[in-house]
Amino acid sequence: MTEDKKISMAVVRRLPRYYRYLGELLQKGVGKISSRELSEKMNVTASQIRQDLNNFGGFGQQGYGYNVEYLYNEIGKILGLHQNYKMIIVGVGNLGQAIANSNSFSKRGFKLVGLFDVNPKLIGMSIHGVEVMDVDCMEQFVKENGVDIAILTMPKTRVKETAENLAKWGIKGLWNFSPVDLIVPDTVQIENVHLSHSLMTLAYMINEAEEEREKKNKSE
Amino acid sequence: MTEDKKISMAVVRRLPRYYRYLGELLQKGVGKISSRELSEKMNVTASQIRQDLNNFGGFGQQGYGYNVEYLYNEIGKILGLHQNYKMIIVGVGNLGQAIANSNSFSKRGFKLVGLFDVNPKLIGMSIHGVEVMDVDCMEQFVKENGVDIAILTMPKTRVKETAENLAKWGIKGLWNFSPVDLIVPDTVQIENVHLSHSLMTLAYMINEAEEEREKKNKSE
DNA sequence: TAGATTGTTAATCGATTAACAATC
DNA sequence: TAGATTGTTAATCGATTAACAATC
Repeated sequence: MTEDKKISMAVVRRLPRYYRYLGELLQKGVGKISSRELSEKMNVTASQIRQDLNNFGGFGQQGYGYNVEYLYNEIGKILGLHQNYKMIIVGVGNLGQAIANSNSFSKRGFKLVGLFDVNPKLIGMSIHGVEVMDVDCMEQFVKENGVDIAILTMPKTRVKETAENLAKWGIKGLWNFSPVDLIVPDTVQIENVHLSHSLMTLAYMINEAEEEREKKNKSE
Repeated sequence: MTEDKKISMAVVRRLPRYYRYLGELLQKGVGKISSRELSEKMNVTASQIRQDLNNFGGFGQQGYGYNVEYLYNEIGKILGLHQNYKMIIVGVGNLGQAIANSNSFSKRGFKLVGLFDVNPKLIGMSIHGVEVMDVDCMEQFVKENGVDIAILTMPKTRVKETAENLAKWGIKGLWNFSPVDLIVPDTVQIENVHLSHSLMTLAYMINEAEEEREKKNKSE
């Protein structure tokens, strides 16, 4: 019956950043921190930090601040990093390989268990001890191994169909790198990484800044 | 004296998505579209589309809608895609190579002109006709070639220093893939791609959805 | 002209910031 | 106890949605 208010994604997307900063503090041996100190480091308001955290409960102590290690772990729990996730990569091109080779994810419970591609030249290869398999074997593999997350780094032409299949086979999350908006049942969560959007935004910012400078010069 | 109101990043970050959808319509040969039709395709409100576009001017016609090709081109201009950008990649590991090999950027005026690494094994190699050079040559290269954008795909230990140097050498934009928040003069624009944040957010959503389902089951 | 749809103003909603009482 | 800082409510700000007059 605990009627908890829905937490906004704006808040959720700030948590990993808090987590990163707290992790760094922890490594430096910092034991406690106040919302004000953290806000100065992170360039946000102390008020926002306190509001954000209090969505999930009171992690601090009045007059003292927050225990770094405790808060770090609690945010980790909120983000679901205390659990393990079995991941597969679908599409072992450059980007797929780049992600497969990045070991920073496995550190946090994201375990790569399979790689899939259509290219016979890649099938049978091994990256970081994980085998590249034929996509035709994917259904069986996903079902037998209880794969949680599929990383979609394949050509966009086949993404839609693949996503729909993976949803049917019980996948819980899709990390989509294709410039496509996927529609799946609400049993499947989607996180898009649209690199081209990101680059276009940078282009906008560059132009905007330049115009701003020109205008300023003119007015002088 | 045209006192133009500052456009929020929330709006700007929606533009690439409009641009993508309009590009697809254009390819399909669709000539015109109303804000309502587009809103249904994109799953946003028609009101938002009209508001967003009117930040930059009136691109439509009452009683008719928007000319797809015209609007596509106008958004392209707003995003700065009519210009060309010289880009370098700093750090030619897996991710750097993946981006270097992606030809989708060059199509839109983002031209890769140089690759840089510290690894002697990579230096001298060529990817897509672009040579991998020693980072020691980067200052000269950036200054002589008027490089606009640097893509930072290097280990995070050296990112801070590199970003500061690139800022000094006149770079206009940094596309940062390191889990680091960079501080640079306001002549340099930064766009961060924090893949680990993205994956953590997905983990949160998976857990959240699962809890939601459990709660629902219990209450039945 | 009648119908459609924009551009734009007004209303609503949500997110951020400020303030301060509670409390360590 | 006095000082510090949280947790939380209230005020502000900004973004989204609704409504409709303008106009093609």
